[in-house]
Amino acid sequence: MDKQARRQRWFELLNEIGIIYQLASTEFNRRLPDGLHLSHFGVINHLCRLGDGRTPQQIARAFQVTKPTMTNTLTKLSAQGFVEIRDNPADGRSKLVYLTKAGRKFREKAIATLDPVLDELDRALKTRTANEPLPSLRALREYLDKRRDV
Amino acid sequence: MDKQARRQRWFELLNEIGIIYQLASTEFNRRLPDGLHLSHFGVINHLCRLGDGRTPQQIARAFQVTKPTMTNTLTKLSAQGFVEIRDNPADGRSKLVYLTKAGRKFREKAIATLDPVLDELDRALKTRTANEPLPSLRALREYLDKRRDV
DNA sequence: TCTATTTGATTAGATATCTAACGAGATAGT
DNA sequence: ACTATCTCGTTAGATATCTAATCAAATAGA
Repeated sequence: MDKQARRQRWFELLNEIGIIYQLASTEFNRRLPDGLHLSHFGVINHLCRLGDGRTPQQIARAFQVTKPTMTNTLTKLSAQGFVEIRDNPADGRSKLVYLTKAGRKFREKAIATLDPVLDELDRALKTRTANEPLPSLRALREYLDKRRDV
Repeated sequence: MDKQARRQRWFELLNEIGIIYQLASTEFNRRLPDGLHLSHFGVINHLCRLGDGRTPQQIARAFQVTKPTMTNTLTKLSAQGFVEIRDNPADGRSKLVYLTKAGRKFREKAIATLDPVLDELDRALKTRTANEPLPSLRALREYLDKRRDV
């Protein structure tokens, strides 16, 4: 395979990824309760799985979005009563984000609406379809992640 | 593997895809000339590879975005002189989108700035990383695509 | 033929995201 | 101890996207 063909392969890979992202996120957004977006679920899910009490900056970095974007997302989540934003006792500039009971309940509900889609995928496609790409995609993600810090 | 574990796998797959999309599109957007977005490049590239003279609706469907979104994108591209939007002689409601010379030139330039990233990926990661996931991702994309029309 | 429905593009208004710039607090160098 | 620089969150303004509604043209049914 020559240089041009290899470029073509990588482009195709990223292209497929873009299309799948577009289709899947549209579907997920449609299923989330009114006014709530995948980005909101993402933050709640993140805090629930990895533990809350993190700073907005840390969360922004985890999702690779800018600080103002995370300010916006957290403001919405706070207005909905899904998170509580407290001052960081260790640093006067900073805040700490905590999940509320309502926030955890929202996550459970959201997952309950997403599970049917995952089950459907599992019924429609071979399990191999889920397993096979994972190692490569992880490697790619890790590389892009590291690369960004440079 | 039980039901819950399989769900977990599918979720993880979509999660990796989301993160990679986020990282890659940010990188691509940064490299595109001022004021131009991946969505703009996408449309130009689409018209160049598959032929121009398509309707806005057709293009919108190809990218799975809404009609107003495509109206917006095409208006920007037209203002930049990258496409020409003519009336559709076969249907008075419709338009046809054509590439201009400047549009094709923009595509070449954009590709020239993206190629180094693809080359870098190819150097940093094994070729298998690009090839291995493709068949599964294509299957997944095709399924989601078909599913949407329902 | 005439009317009702469907379809293509647009407009209007909302929201999520971005970059640039700011103010307050932390940190480092002298 | 003081000042300069850096870091954190936010504000301001721009843009890309979405949904809902509108208008015009095409199509189907009586």
